[in-house]
Amino acid sequence: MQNNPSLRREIPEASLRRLPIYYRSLQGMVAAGASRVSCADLARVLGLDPTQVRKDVEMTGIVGKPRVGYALDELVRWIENFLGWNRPKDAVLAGAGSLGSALLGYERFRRHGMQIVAAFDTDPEKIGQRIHGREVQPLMFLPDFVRQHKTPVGVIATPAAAAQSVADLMVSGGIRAIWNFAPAHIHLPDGFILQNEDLYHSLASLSFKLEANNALRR
Amino acid sequence: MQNNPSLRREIPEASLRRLPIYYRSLQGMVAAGASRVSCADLARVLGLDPTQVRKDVEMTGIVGKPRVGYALDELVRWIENFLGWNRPKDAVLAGAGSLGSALLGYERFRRHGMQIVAAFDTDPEKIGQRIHGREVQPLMFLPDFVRQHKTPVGVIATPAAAAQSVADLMVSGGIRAIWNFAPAHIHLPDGFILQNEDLYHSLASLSFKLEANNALRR
DNA sequence: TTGGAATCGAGAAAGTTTTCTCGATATGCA
DNA sequence: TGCATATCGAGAAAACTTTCTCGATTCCAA
Ligand SMILES: NC(=O)c1ccc[n+]([C@@H]2O[C@H](COP(=O)([O-])OP(=O)(O)OC[C@H]3O[C@@H](n4cnc5c(N)ncnc54)[C@H](O)[C@@H]3O)[C@@H](O)[C@H]2O)c1
Ligand SMILES: NC(=O)c1ccc[n+]([C@@H]2O[C@H](COP(=O)([O-])OP(=O)(O)OC[C@H]3O[C@@H](n4cnc5c(N)ncnc54)[C@H](O)[C@@H]3O)[C@@H](O)[C@H]2O)c1
Repeated sequence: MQNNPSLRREIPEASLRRLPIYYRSLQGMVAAGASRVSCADLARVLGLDPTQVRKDVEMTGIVGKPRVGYALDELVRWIENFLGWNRPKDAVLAGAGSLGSALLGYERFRRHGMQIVAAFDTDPEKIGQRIHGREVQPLMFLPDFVRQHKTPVGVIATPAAAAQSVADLMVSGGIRAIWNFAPAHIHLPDGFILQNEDLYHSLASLSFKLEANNALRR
Repeated sequence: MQNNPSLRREIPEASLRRLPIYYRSLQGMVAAGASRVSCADLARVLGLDPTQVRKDVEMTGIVGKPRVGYALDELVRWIENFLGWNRPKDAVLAGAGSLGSALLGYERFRRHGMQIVAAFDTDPEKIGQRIHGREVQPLMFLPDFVRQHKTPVGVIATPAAAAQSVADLMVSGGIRAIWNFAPAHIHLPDGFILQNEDLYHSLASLSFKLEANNALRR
């Protein structure tokens, strides 16, 4: 089994977003003691279309056996490797507020490709505090830290108004990808990776569907 | 101007998810003192395709004027109304841990269609504590609370292992929509609305792109 | 008043994703 | 051993989304 990262080609964003769901289900199956799994099994458990699951799994390049499916542990490791989740990247956090603290305390990120190694803030009250084992540092130290440690990822959990300037600071230090939790539109130079975590998307979807649902009930 | 919710038909999920982005930009323009806006303006600011913006805006049913665009304040209110963001729905929270506390403290939800009115937990240490002005109640009180207040939304911020049972409890009380932050696959009966907030999607996307990017640089 | 430019609105085209269909293959059972 | 069946893999079809194109409308400036 070799899963060569450089062979990875185009994969639909939609497939990429479903892989973690499969991964989680598969881990549950491992815990339950199973040793093999087919795409049909996965589809059944998750209520998805079996063909879609197969197409997604095929994307990762793993080959299965007809009539059998895949070796469960191999598939799990294959997906980990495909996503890079077995090679955690360092990240710095900007904004050690309530959301930032929750993120700092969330150990599981490490098993999913990322570990927050340092936290930065502008608030003198925050600076010097230890949050989940990491001391909050002044924001102005961020670029040097990133440069010295070659940190690839920056997490933004500051107020929206500060998001763009914090992003610029991260870029100046050599960050390559930004995970943004602030409800702000951030512009990055070409070639940088931006992942917005926008709760308002969900809120819009929830609210809209709830009202549509209301309308039906009348 | 009438924006009749019952007239709302099919709207692509993708469009629905972009509306909050437009909404946020539009608010920025209001703050900057503008009074009219065209789809082309929005597209320019956000780096999107103008036709896509127009299609999305059209979805909401608002009609604009050629050569002029839309009255900015009207468009903002139109989107609010379309999404139901001007009619906040009550929500209960299960799991008052670090993420749950952050959510409880996040006042802005109210301006986006949702307010968390009560929090529930199973931990005796947590129960009775006040978090951001709301007293944490025993989880077993949740169904009665939901029934009495006709609360439409439940937010799950418990560990993944508890997510399904908490969801069942919410459904038993009459919840109609669930916003799930736990990394768990939840099954709800037909007709119920489920919105998963899955950070692992982002993590997968970030991690994968970062590695692809690495490969390029070599 | 008239011509030019910007924009909306709508239909067509292109591209993408999902679903369908079918042949090949491995397994288990008679 | 041979047959029925579950599954993979791959290509085709269908559905959906995004992008293109163009006519109609309105505004602005000459
Ligand atoms: N709390 C939530 O549940 C939640 C949910 C969704 C989105 N968000 C978003 O996440 C962000 C943080 O939310 P929060 O609730 O943690 O807010 P918060 O006020 O608790 O924390 C913000 C932190 O950022 C720090 N900060 C301010 N300016 C900064 C700068 N220029 N550089 C570095 N740090 C700076 C502040 O000192 C503070 O510690 C906000 O943009 C918010 O909209 C929060
Ligand atoms: N902290 C983060 O940044 C983060 C990020 C993404 C996802 N999550 C997910 O959100 C959930 C909560 O995370 P957290 O960091 O706040 O964890 P946490 O341990 O701080 O909080 C969990 C809370 O849920 C309570 N709880 C346990 N079982 C319960 C039950 N059956 N009913 C009601 N409450 C119950 C616990 O007492 C605790 O207060 C987890 O599923 C986690 O995976 C957290």
